[in-house]
Amino acid sequence: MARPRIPEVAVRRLPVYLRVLNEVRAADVDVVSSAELARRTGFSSEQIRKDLAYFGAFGTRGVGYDTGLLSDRLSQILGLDKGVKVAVVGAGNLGTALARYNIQRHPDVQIAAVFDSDWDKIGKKIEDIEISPMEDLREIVSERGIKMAIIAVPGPAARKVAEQLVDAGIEAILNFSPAKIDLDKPVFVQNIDLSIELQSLAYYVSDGNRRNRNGS
Amino acid sequence: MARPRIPEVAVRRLPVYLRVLNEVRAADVDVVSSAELARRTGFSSEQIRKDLAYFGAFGTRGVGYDTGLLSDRLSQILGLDKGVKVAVVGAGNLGTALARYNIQRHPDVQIAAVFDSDWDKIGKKIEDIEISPMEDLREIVSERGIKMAIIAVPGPAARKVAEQLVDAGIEAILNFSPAKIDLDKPVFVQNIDLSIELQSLAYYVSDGNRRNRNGS
DNA sequence: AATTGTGAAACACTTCACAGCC
DNA sequence: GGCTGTGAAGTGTTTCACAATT
Repeated sequence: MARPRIPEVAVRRLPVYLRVLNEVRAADVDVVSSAELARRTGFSSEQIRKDLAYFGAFGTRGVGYDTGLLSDRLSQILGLDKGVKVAVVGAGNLGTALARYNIQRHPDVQIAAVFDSDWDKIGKKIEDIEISPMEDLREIVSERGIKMAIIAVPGPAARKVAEQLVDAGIEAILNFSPAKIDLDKPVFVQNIDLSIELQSLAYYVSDGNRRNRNGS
Repeated sequence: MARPRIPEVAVRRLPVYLRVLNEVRAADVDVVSSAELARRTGFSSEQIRKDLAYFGAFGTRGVGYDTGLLSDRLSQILGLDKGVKVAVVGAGNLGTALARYNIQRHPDVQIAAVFDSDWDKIGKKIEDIEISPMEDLREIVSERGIKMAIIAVPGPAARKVAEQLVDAGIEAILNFSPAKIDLDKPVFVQNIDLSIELQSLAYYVSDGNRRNRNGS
């Protein structure tokens, strides 16, 4: 029982398992092996078994994993079973796209508020969510019990936004701004920097003389 | 000289160094130590030195790194010095946002084409780039010398799009669709799955009884 | 004196291989 | 017989610590 510390990489794979489990369940298959999950996720079966074992023994030896049971347990582990509310800060191109994108796809992670500092945008709607002013952030986050946030504002504004979010009770942030956010407050920050993704991708484009591609 | 194989994680840090170097350079500082880079990037100074050493000895002992020189070298290593062209496939919310986002920010990674399969969108413009039909993908990619692509289409369409891209000569893909893409062709794929990011983020939201947060 | 570049040690994560259980 | 759960081995990445260099 006394669990080992769980690698962040393992946590990041859980939603992938969850998605596949739900696909499998939708096909009325109620038991699945780690080998089958491996085939459908691209991860190795050992890794899947090890990841799941961090959280408990959910399988049956000789049989496999009950899809319904495992899917429910993973939802619980991730905290998705009760529904999670997210605030989006920044209603520019990216913030709007992220809000729309998620509203359409995931009822278990619900966009519960959108904020912007630009008064021209305030009061307008993204799907059916009204854009609120930053001044109301604390109140709305607290009132609606929002615990996660997406930062989609320009770099220079990001740090201040992060502070406001944490002060309002946000515990986990998905940061799309290029600014590194390290407050000495207890908040989990996951950074996704699109410029950096694109720039590092460029490394893998051959151009003849620049480099010797890894091993091959 | 005979270089060790370079970890992907190290490559992904290079653009961060590049950004900070350019900030430092903009402030007319022309030498910077690994300790200072560490302070400004959040990575450790040893890691920075090791990352840079994978590609050569760019520093001067007792002094530090010449900002201009190192910035130029990193641009070359990443292949950004000549400008890199990217195609965006999928002109929905996300594709449009990504195209706009990048056009505004990064002249060194240039959005050179946008594709969609919806004839209602074709011919319309995102900033000053016309949306082209999928049918023209191969020709345009080849003509304009585009080597990288962003996939921003729904999951089910992603695999076919990826195949078309690779056939057209694309060597590196940033995939925002939930589909895993593994063609047995020589292409580098970086996946960013926003649903998965949000769902795994939820794990780090405490809710009292669900779990014991890692070590602390 | 200061700071890089780098082997060696430590740590983290993945894969192997098989005992345990259905 | 088949498949999970898991210690042990292997691999990859980070940190340490210091010799080399200016």
